[in-house]
Amino acid sequence: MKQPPVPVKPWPESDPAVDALVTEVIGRVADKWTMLVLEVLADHSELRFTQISRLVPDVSQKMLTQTLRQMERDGLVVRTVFPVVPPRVEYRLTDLGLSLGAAFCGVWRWAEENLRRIEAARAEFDARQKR
Amino acid sequence: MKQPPVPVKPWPESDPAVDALVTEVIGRVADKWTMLVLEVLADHSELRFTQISRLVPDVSQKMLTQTLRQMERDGLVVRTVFPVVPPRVEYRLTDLGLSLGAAFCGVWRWAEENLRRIEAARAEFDARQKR
DNA sequence: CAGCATCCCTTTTGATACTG
DNA sequence: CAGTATCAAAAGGGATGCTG
Repeated sequence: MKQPPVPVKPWPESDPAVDALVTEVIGRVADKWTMLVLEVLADHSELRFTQISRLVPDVSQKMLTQTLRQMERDGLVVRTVFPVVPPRVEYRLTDLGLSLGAAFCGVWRWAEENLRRIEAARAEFDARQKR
Repeated sequence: MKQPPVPVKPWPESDPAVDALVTEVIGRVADKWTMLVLEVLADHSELRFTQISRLVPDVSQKMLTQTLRQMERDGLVVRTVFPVVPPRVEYRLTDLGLSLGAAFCGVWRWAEENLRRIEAARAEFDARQKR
């Protein structure tokens, strides 16, 4: 049984150049803060800076700024500055960002569904290490 | 239009304790090397240490070891040591790991499909920064 | 409010050498 | 082969002060 029952990768990508690019993109997008920011923006449609910082636990303003800039650069997010005082800046997902959110949907569901299994696996692993 | 056309998060999780755990799990799993190792293991069913290091570009042996240990601890991977010399160690996904691979499938497809869009967005962003 | 800049410390990562 | 150990470099992250 060489092949898993469900194909986990849609098509076996063989072009090394494309593969390298995909790897690079995955490396960028598969980031803790990126995913968490993506999640809250996917849920709320548009948010201000401080709202995001409240919704994403433990993110520093430095990392949040950095993450949002990166996402903006990658075309995942649009940043709208309202010329008012005090300043008002809103973030919302682009279509591209929305599609990434949809792609990550399965991962969030997986995480929720398998919390217990993971905790159990860790406990067992740690117990085995002690012996 | 508050809600995006496609629900990106399956159900609006409100329990703060569960949410924190999900966040923690996402933070662990949404890791560059974890995703890349997951991908090659999903493709090959079982692999030896050096095979993985060849298939995952630019991973150091230290990071690979660390990632594999983490994945083993989380119950995503089984590590089989054959008591021969030279040593032979094989890695394969568990059912849990396989299900995570299936969940990530959409992300890989997304990355492949949107390479160009991301590159274009970056180019445009960088050009705008210069002005 | 939404940041950028700076300083400073901690964590992560990478390169190298060594071992059962 | 499949690691572990070690050290140096880089990235991450907090705190504070300052702007438009």
